Amino acid sequence: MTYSTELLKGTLKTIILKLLADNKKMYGYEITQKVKELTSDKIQLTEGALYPTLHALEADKLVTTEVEYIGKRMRKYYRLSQEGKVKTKEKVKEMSNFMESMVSLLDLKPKKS
Amino acid sequence: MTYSTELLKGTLKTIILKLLADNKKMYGYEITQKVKELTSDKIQLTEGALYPTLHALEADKLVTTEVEYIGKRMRKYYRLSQEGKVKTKEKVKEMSNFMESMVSLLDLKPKKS
DNA sequence: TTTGAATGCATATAAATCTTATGTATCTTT
DNA sequence: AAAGATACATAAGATTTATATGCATTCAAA
Repeated sequence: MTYSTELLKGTLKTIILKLLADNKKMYGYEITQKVKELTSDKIQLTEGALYPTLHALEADKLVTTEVEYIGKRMRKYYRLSQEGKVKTKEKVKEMSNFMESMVSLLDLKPKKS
Repeated sequence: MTYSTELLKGTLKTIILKLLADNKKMYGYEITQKVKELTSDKIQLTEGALYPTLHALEADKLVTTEVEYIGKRMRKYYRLSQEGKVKTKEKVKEMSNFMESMVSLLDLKPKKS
């Protein structure tokens, strides 16, 4: 991870939920690659963080799963539940608000300034 | 705290350092109030988080302290060291970059859009 | 005048979250 | 044949913050 990793704390669930909202269904490895791609390699999800988080989302009924096999290799797809869709909107909104607060605190201006 | 508190994780040091960069010297209670003010009450630092963090910054030589008495009541002022000033710039920059990544991930547009 | 709220410091225990390390197995490319 | 990529998973530890608690002073309101 490029950033001191602490910054990611608290944002992982939101990131995953949002990706699922945009992509209908995704599997774990795919999520790690998508995050790399969307952040130009700056955020690299580790499996030790990803899988427990996915399992937690499932336990909370925010996602459902379907297992598929590509040859003999397993793929476990995750998909937002109805409840998950609602939660995603809340979380993204919350993150957005939080970032506004951070802009105020850190006196960060949009690039144009 | 208005946000699910997890979002603050990893940002506290940066916030404190930045406030000290802007205000020369501040004491703990003052910092909590300033954060409330700048975020319209949305972020409320708890003492259990604040004081250990300040002590850690001091242990890392990023801040120096001076004790002052207002009547009989103690005030412990914190001030950035030279090293702290450098570190602050790094941290703020890092946070700024991280937020750009989050914008990409969460597809957050500036308000004007 | 006394009582509660605000000011001001501090620490300990617990909870939450992520990293690091490890493990298993398959597939593809060189 | 070996290395790297794909694909899952968990355990142990580190880090960070919350919650709870404690002490003391000052000020405002009842």
